[in-house]
Amino acid sequence: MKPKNNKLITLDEFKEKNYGKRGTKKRDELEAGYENFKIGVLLQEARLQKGLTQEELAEKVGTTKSYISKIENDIKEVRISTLQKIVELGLGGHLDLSIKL
Amino acid sequence: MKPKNNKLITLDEFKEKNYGKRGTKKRDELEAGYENFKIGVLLQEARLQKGLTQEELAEKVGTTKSYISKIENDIKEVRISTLQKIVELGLGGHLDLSIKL
DNA sequence: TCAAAAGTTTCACTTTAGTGAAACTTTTGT
DNA sequence: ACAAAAGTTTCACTAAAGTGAAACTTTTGA
Repeated sequence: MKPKNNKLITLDEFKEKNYGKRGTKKRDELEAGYENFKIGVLLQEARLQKGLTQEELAEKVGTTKSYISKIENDIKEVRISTLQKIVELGLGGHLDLSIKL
Repeated sequence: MKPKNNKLITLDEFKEKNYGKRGTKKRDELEAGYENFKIGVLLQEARLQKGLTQEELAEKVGTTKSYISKIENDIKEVRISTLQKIVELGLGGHLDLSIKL
């Protein structure tokens, strides 16, 4: 079957959903930590571009669909090696990482 | 004082030091996992460019010099948020991350 | 409308990054 | 040569990522 037509929520929608409205303490505290969300969206975009379901991707990487789901949606941290594994083994792509001073 | 004039070892030197000569089982098994090394080198280059000691960097980030040393040299994994913290708080730079399909 | 496929959530467990103090080694500058 | 600063290593602990099974919810396609 095809992947579900998941609408990618925006960063603002995500923040409000998870951290509350702007100006609240919780929201402000966590404002800086949205990088994980961006990674999740990035991964989801890439997966859909490839026309893969979470389960298909999971199998290629050697994990389960529940873990893929968590990465795409949750606030959880991802290790660089994990991200790399998903991108390379699962999506046949390449993860780029650089420091700009 | 100034940072030590650490010579950055090459990827090949690193691999041989940590995993043994090419062709051995251990070396082959871990061949793919050198991304951490590259990150360490990247960070060290950036730190030296800024003329900071490990201790100075550590203080800015809110950690200790022993941890900085580990990241620059060890095989250990680094979380993306940790890397980001070091780059932004410590080096005043920006961490770029992208997926190429 | 409704079964099957896709995606999410919960729970419980294992592994490992993150952490600091302290002892140690290496480099620097005089 | 040698003291002080820079960097490394070890040890031990804590918090959080990694993991899978299974129950659950949502979407798809006929």
